[in-house]
Amino acid sequence: MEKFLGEIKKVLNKVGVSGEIDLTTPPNPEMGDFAFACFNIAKEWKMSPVEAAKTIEARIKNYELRIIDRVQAMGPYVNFYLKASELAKIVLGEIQKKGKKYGINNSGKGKKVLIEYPSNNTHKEFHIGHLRNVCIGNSLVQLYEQNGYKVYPVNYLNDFGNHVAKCLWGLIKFHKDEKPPANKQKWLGEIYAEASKKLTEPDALAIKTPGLAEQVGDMGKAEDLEYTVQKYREEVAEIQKQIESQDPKIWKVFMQTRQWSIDKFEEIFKQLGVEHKAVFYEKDLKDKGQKMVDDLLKKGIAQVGEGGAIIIDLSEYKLDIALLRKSNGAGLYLTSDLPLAMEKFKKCNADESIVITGTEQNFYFKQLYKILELIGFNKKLTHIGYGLVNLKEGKMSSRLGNVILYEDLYAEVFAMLKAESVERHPDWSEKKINNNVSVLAMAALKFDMQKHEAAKNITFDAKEATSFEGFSGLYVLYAIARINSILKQSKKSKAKIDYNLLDKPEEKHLVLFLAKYEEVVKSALMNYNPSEITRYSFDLAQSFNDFYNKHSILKAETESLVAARLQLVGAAKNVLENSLGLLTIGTVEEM
RNA sequence: GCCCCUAUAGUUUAAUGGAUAGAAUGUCAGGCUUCGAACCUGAAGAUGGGAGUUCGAUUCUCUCUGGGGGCACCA
Repeated sequence: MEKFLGEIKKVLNKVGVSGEIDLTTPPNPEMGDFAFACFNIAKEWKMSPVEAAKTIEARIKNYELRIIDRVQAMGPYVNFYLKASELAKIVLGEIQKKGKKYGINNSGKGKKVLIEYPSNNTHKEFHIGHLRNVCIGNSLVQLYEQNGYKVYPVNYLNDFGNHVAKCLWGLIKFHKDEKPPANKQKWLGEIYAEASKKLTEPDALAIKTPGLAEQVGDMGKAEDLEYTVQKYREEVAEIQKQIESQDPKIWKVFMQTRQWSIDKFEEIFKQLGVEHKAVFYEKDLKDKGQKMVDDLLKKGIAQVGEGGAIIIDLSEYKLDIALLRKSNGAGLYLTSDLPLAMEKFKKCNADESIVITGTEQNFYFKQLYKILELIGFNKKLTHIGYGLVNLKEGKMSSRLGNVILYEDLYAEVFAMLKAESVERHPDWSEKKINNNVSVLAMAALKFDMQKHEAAKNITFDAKEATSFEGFSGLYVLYAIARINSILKQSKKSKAKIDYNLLDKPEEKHLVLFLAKYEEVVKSALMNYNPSEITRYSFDLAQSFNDFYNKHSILKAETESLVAARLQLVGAAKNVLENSLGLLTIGTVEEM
């Protein structure tokens, strides 16, 4: 693609256009492949944009042009039409030569980057919001890695916070004698949700429980309720203290439940294709963090605030006040995040550290990075916030009991696709169906999670995510399966490819699209936005389907045309697979 | 109350300040004796209100309205 743009820019330079040249794509292919807008040059030349366009057109006619078929002024634009044969020859040749490496570059050679994700909590559920985090993280890892960076994917498990104390409190108080079910991690998540509910404000409780609604009006009863919540909270605080001091009363059950969570997460990560180079645990960082807080206090960067809590005043940077330590001495997220930043670089020496979390933590990360800056930590730190996964009914909330767990969604999608597959392929073995469907289900989910810009909230619609028509991973996989089928039925031809034969509009459009891939990869990396790849792979599949429906490949008029078209669809398959590869989506031979 | 993000067809969404605002889905009308119909073709359908900057604004600025998030003992 750069080759063509460079060629056009060179020509424009020759006819007197200097400086930065921006080329755009005309709104429709009949108007050319690339366009140069003449508004700025017109000002420079002191004529109207229409006149400038005409002048450029007239001047270009004097030059010999290699890849440009013709040039035409249209209003204030100069439109360039590329030679379809030259285009096809260069693009398809390059794809054939580079194969799996087509589209990527070496921009990251020698550079190292840490990517931390999904940094979830033990003792909690793994829901589809976490799934989105993993999908975005996976794709960023691929984007960096394939472009030559040395990548260290790492995880930070929050196994030591207040949520653990809540969960263990719920476990001990209400489920002590129960036998854990098979899915222990999910069970802990449920207990955590239940415990959170019991610890909420009394009026919130009353709204949830109709029977209590009347009691709120009764002052005496409401006070009782408040007393209970107060008592519950004290018990949780006590448990948290026990955990932090490694009290043998709680340590065994803490370590055991923690391990249940970790085991399950690892199972999920394996299924999703996540490979962490290192995992950090809050448990191991808390003490270091507390020492850092002491140090900050000594240096006068931090201060003692209300009730004896340790704070740091960032209001001169418009970042309010950050809390480093609770008044009862217990740590918070921030307490452990300070040493985490350093430990990460100690373990994996990198030039940049990227952390992926929900956008609700944007402000928190600004505070964290400012504090690290104040203590002289000068590594490049980047926070990528991804939008919430909401449901059609509203926000996911464990308290309201409308959280969609990743495992449940996967099972549902798998079952649906399996039913469809069995119907389509009655001759396939159970094993073949299962293998195939597991790839399809993963493709559908990963694609769906990356359809929209990472920073934007998405509304998850189970019906749409499981319909698999249109803008979906299965659409792309289906295009690939079609190409596979064609390639399988084709005969090997030794004829030299005649690129002049690929002159139909759909063919040229497809080739142009294939050429665009390099730009898309670059842009997705620059914007930390895998959804650009997702959209591209769909558009490319669509471009192929359009061509496929209008022109026959195996039954084309001549043998050399068959060969040329096979080359074209082979290239399309190659690029489709490459783009899905960046999204860590696998493909199937047939479906 | 203060701060940040956001507003595009019925719905989910795309568009470095540039040409006729691009898709998907849903609706309606069509297409398999033809390389795989999980596909394709066609139709109707959108920039929240107001002001400003500009030759030109979905894009930049201000304002109003609506939505989301954050703001010291949550993570």
